[in-house]
Amino acid sequence: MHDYDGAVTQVTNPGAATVPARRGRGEKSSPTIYDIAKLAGVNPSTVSRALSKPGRVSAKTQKIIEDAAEQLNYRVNPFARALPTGRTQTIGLIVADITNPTFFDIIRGAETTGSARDYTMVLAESAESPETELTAARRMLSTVDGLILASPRMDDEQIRALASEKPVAVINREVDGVPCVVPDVNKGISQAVRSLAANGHQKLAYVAGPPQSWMSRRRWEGVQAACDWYKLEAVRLESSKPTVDGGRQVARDVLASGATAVITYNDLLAIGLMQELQAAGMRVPDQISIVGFDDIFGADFTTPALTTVRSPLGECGSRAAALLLDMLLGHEGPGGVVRVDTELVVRGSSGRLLA
Amino acid sequence: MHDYDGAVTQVTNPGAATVPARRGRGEKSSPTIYDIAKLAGVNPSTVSRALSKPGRVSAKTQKIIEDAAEQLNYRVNPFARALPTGRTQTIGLIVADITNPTFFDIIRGAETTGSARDYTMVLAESAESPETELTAARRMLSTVDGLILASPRMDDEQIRALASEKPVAVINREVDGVPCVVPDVNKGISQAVRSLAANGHQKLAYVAGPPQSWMSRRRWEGVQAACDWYKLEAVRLESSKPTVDGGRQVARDVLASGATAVITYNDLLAIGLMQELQAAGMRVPDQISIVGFDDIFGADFTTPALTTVRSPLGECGSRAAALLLDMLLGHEGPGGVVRVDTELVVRGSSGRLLA
DNA sequence: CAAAAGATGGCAACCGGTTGACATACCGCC
DNA sequence: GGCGGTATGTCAACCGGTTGCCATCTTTTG
Repeated sequence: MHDYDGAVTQVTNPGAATVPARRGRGEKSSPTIYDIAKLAGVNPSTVSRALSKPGRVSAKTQKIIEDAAEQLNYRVNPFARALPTGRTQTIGLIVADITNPTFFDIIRGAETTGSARDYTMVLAESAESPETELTAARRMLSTVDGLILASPRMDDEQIRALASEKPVAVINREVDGVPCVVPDVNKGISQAVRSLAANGHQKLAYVAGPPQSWMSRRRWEGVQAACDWYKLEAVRLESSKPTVDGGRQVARDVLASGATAVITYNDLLAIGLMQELQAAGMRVPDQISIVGFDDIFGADFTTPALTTVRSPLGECGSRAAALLLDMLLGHEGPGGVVRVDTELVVRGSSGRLLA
Repeated sequence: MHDYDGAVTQVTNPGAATVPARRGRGEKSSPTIYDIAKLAGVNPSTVSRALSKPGRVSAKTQKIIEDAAEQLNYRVNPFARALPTGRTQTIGLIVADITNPTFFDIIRGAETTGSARDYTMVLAESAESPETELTAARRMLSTVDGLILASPRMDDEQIRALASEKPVAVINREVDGVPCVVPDVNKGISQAVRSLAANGHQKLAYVAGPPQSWMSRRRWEGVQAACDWYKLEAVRLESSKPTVDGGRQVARDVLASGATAVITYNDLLAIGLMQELQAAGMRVPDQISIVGFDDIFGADFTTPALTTVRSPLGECGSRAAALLLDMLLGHEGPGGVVRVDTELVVRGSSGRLLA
């Protein structure tokens, strides 16, 4: 990790510099290892080794070359390096929907740990479509060292196919044979259902997410299991789309279901649902409790603030990136599943049922 | 930043993942123009021309080559192309803060128009620091065809220096000689101040953003001008940081100022401020009106929903990308300023003053 | 002190496209 | 038929690193 420009106070006019301006267009092109080699009086290949294969050259030569590199303000040309090696110092991240705040934290987590290790992140969006996703993934695959798929919509086979070409890490879904980072929903769901049961609720509705969503199914299973245990009746409702708007639309189904507590696939649905129910005169949480999922940005903006099962999304992004980078460095991960804990964040939207 | 405390359970290891086959020597590597050349019975350079210089080869040969390429499922190696040409089909985007939802629409706008024209986007964050920003910009510069700076914190000179090396577009700030996309705040501010004046307010506070923020200054100027016109008294307050938390912290200053209406540098500040004021027993908007800026995701989650001056951020991102791509195609943009309209979105947080 | 082992640097062949220079092939035209 | 001109394809030299192989030089060891 070279940091050549400390506090740069670029002032003087360009051209005063002693840098020999060669190169066709008269532009000052950046120095190459050949320039360094000339300056240091060694062979270019030695420069290459000094700069990328620690220990391969003697300490003395190493020093000379590093000084020369410093002096010329050298930085490797990523393309020239990528060409023979395939290494690009770049990881790709594909998310289902850039505007969905669920992914904000994931993106940031991945970007942060990526750039901490000097990897650049490239971002693409699948717009919730398996086909777009696959296309984006394929297009990326040739230009990145590894790929992170957040909540992928492709099927397992396609993911494994990708993973057989380049290292892949998956977030929010389990795929056999591919390293995954998955929030373990059971803990958070248990807490949520227990809390609801303790507050007098007896019938609970789960508002599901997109049918292709592995995580939505998983959450439903968790809800069922917990309801079983705590002796609540659970019903499942479908949403048209996992957004605020979808939440509003599902409000009448919720009312019709007779449930007094609702757990939604994500916070957006919960927020939309709450808005619509309140607009219809329902009091939250006195008449109905609402629990979301993920604890996204804005979940505490609502009145009452949203009770939600928090998934540490930033950590998911971050760990997925770390997993990937470890694989790239050869620390072959076992391809297992990393589970991160979820927990209930109790705010105002859930509570005692005042029947 | 993120710390992974022990709340992590590493579990299952489903079927030992088979290590991806290293791209060995005889392995199925992707086809090259040489493969196409052999198949089509022509010289590699002819293939190169057929694929990138339309019209340079005869229609007949063109067809043969395209068919061969199709048959082999050929795709260019971006690095091999980038090496001699410098063209990378990639644009960089640097934002001040990835977690700030303001930027999400920008990111999305840029990504969408970028990928529509077959450009990949790479993303970096400056963490609101001019130095980090410059470093990131420099690092990116060598690997992208052009750069978009969203709300840059560097000074004008540095930006112009970057712009002299590669095409640069700026969002949310005007820099002489560099193409910029800037929401024209005056319209929205006028509407806001007029509306506040009409509702009986006489003293207005502006909560400023980061000192380096060009846009914050601009908004303050706009507020001053509008207050002048509508005969309101305007005071300026400083915030510690442009976040929800910063908004909470500035609440006491707001109260102390005696203003009955507040316009904040951005929505996050407005939301935090409103939360804190409400917690202190103030009624919004009966006792104090609050107007934010940007209309970010979640601005309508609050109770009352936030009145805000909407900047079309997605459009900003999109237009900046378009500007950049046009420059890359040689349509030399005049380096002027593109202004997009802002408008007041009236929701519940502003209204008549019930003194 | 000689031989074997190890460390170090140089040479040159790539990686996969791009492109200027040049040789033909092809065309129309006098 | 010969000539100039253009269309088309080929050759070869890059772009800037990486790396296998080999020649030396140094060190260790018997």
